[in-house]
Amino acid sequence: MQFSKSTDYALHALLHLGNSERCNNVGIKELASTLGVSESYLSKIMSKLRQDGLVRAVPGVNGGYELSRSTEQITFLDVIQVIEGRQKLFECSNTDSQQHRLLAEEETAGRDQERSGKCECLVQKVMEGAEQHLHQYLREHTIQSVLDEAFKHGNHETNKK
Amino acid sequence: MQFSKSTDYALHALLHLGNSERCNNVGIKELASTLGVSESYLSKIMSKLRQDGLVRAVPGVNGGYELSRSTEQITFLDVIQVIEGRQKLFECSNTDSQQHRLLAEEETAGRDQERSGKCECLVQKVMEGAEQHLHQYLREHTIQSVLDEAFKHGNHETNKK
DNA sequence: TTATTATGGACACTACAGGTCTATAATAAT
DNA sequence: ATTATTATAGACCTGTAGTGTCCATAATAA
Repeated sequence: MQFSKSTDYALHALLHLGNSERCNNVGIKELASTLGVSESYLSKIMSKLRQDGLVRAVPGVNGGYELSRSTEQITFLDVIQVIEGRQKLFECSNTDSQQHRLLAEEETAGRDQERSGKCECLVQKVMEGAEQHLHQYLREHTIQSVLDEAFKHGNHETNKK
Repeated sequence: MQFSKSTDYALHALLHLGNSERCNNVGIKELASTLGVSESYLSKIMSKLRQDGLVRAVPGVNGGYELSRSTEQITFLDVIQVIEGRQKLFECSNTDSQQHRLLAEEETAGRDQERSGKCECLVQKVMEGAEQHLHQYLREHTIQSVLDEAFKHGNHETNKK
């Protein structure tokens, strides 16, 4: 259970864009060399970020990528969900087993049965709680918050050239 | 990014053991049929749980598995770490890239340099925070807490026979 | 001694992460 | 218009981890 390298690259790429001068898009060459990763692979990741609306891209001479929202509006959760997908952290298999008949909440068979169509396992319930906590934390951390932290510690090297 | 099926099976198996009569170990046959999974695969998982000290196993006639601690002392985190391993949720690659020289905390190069040998990236820092939060939540939920919840909802079917 | 049960190793299959390469499309500069 | 540049999409490859089966062996109780 680990986040993929792609998530790593995506986060660092967005940080680089966020740290760059506004209205000055940066190409895949610069991005790749800064992160220490191949252009071909990184461009795959950037495409994904574009498809989900986190960055804009313009081809052609002096083209490149730029953030499509402000750095405060791009959370860690956004980035992670784009790269890792939005499936649940945990899903029971064998939901028709004897275990699940025991552990599923009985009241869903009661009057508010139609509220949630599926009969939820208590294990699943705990894990969904975990996921919600995790998401909340990741929503509270943005590209900007990391940049703030970096500047606070005295790394004042912006990318102006 | 998902927990494996093995973790699913392990959690449900331990719940079954926890719900069973004390001092009465249950065999792989019963366990597997209750969970709706093959005996061969489940036994692999049970072995892992045994190696890490969560259950005891006795071979031979009327053998089987039993919890080696009380249900309050087995947390979700315990189970997950046995099955998924104990690697970090996130680890930066290319820690020698230009990005990391920018994002690593400068003060670690200061007087307390030897406190933590490695120069930590701020992205990594955020993700470790996330992991800590997740772990804390998972530590607060135990086999017993799920059983309590189940009984509260009126599933009073214990496994006495 | 025997039947039963867990254990460990070998093996197979599949999916996916990680990565490269090439052809194509879009854009700006000339 | 042409050309150089840059992003995009697709095909393709590789290794590894998850999921699972099967069999031989060891340990134990009856």
